[in-house]
Amino acid sequence: MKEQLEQKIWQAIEALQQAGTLASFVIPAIRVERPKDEQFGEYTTSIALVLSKLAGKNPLETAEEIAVSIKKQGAGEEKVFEKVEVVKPGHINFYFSQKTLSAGVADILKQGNDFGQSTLGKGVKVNNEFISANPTGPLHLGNARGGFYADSLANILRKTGHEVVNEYYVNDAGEQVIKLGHSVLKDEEAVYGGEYIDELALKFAGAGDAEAVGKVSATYVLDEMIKKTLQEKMQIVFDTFVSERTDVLEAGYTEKAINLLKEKDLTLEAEGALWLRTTEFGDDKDRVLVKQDGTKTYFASDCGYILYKMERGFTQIIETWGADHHGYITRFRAAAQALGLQTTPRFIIVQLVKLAKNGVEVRMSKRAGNVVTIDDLIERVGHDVARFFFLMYAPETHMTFDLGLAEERSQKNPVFYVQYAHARLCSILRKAAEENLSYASADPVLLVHEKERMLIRELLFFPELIDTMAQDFSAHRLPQYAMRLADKLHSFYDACRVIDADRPELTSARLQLIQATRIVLAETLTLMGVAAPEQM
RNA sequence: GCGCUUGUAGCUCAGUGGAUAGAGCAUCUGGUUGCGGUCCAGAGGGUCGCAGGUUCGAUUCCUGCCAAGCGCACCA
Repeated sequence: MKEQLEQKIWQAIEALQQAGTLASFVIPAIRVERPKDEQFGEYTTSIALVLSKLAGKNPLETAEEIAVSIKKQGAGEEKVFEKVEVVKPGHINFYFSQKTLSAGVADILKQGNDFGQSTLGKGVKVNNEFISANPTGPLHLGNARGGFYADSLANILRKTGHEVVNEYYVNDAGEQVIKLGHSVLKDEEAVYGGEYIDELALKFAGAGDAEAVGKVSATYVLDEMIKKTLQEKMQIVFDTFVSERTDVLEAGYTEKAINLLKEKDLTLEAEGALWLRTTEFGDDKDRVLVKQDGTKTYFASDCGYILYKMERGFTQIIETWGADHHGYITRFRAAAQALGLQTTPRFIIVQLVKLAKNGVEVRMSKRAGNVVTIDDLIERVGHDVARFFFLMYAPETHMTFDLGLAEERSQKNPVFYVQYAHARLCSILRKAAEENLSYASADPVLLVHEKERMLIRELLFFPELIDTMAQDFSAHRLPQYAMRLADKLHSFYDACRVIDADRPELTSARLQLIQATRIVLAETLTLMGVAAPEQM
């Protein structure tokens, strides 16, 4: 609807130019937006202000001319907008017609859960790599934030027609596995500590040397700790776990990548090591692929891993990394470019998470009994709350997780506020069913109350929201939308009685609205990975 | 020292080259014992870190500075 409007405005300006009303100039990009304030209608554009200089006349006049031209265009056909209004400095505001609103409700009922789907990502094969924490210990809160965010993003991308592979890269080949072995053996080279190390020691301390112990421990950590947390606690489904050791190194990808880079003459030998000339791609120094002692670096593995991604035919690569790894981006990009990756990888850098309760930072310490792991946090606040909270904020903010609010089991907690709205919708529909009220053939044109209008227009913005999120990876808009939708619903509910025996036709129309709202709210929650309860 | 990220209401955070900068929590007021009141309506609260610049217009873009977080390995 937004694109169509932008198109219309463009045509209107062009028509004015042809008529000689406006000077001829190259028409700039037209941006239609949702106004800040509801009183300004459903859409607004400040194009007349932008044009005032090009057109050489005052913006208000230009706006008026554009508005008239648009109205002329729409003459005869069924009107999408009942009002096109020009205001103060030169804004043009558009208001949905009743027909648009009621047709929208009917459309939602017809499409059901498919409402909001698009073909934006048709033919795009996405490699969505996230978490990828080393198999040396349990997942922590930073992993939770990135994990939930990327998982929801995958849902959004799928809804917009992308083919998405959720991928976890397991660094099971490097030094850290041996360090884990030492830690389990509790010798002088131990680096990791904590309860889980004691648990591993009981099981594997007798498995051999540090390397052997490390190997079995890492396997156990991945299979029994990380994967269990992912599946049972976080409810994240990974399509594939790529092992650095078996899928990349042993499968020969690292070797292949190194050879390819040599062929391309992008490497150099110096100080007894083999380097990739990443400086050619914007890095401030070259990076080592093969060390003096002949072993390959982690960076070499990554080159192999990138090659492995390339061979699987992905046309878009998304990397969700913790902020503590952001320094590695330049190198990763350089490697991708050097290897000839067609698409530019997109990075979502997730800042670390702080915990606070009642405004006081909670220092994460196991001794104090504070939460540290994802398992702990989810046990404490529940899966839905954890997801909602981590999803609520843009990844680049240095967020503070509000434990006090998260633990609150009331309407103060936005998660319950939203879920309650869904339960309430279901409750009304249950009651309608009990009373054998059929609303299949109702006429949504009867929905003329101001609160109804506010609710419907919110529903109709859903498809645009989905596309926007898919384009700029802003999954954090999902919880915000859910809160706003719940808000509009409650407000409507308070003002309008749905089931009213004296007005059967209005009842039917409102039941349709209830059903439409339930569909959109449930879909929003589903995209977030949060439960949409029928009762609470 | 260099790099990345952040700085918006008391707190946690949205948002934007244009119309009076928004939400949740907290505070205060009013409504509502009703299709589930886990509700609704409203109020107060802001120099959008600071200083310049670009622009008809900057909280938004650019530069500098200040503050916070995180990085700066032939570790992974």
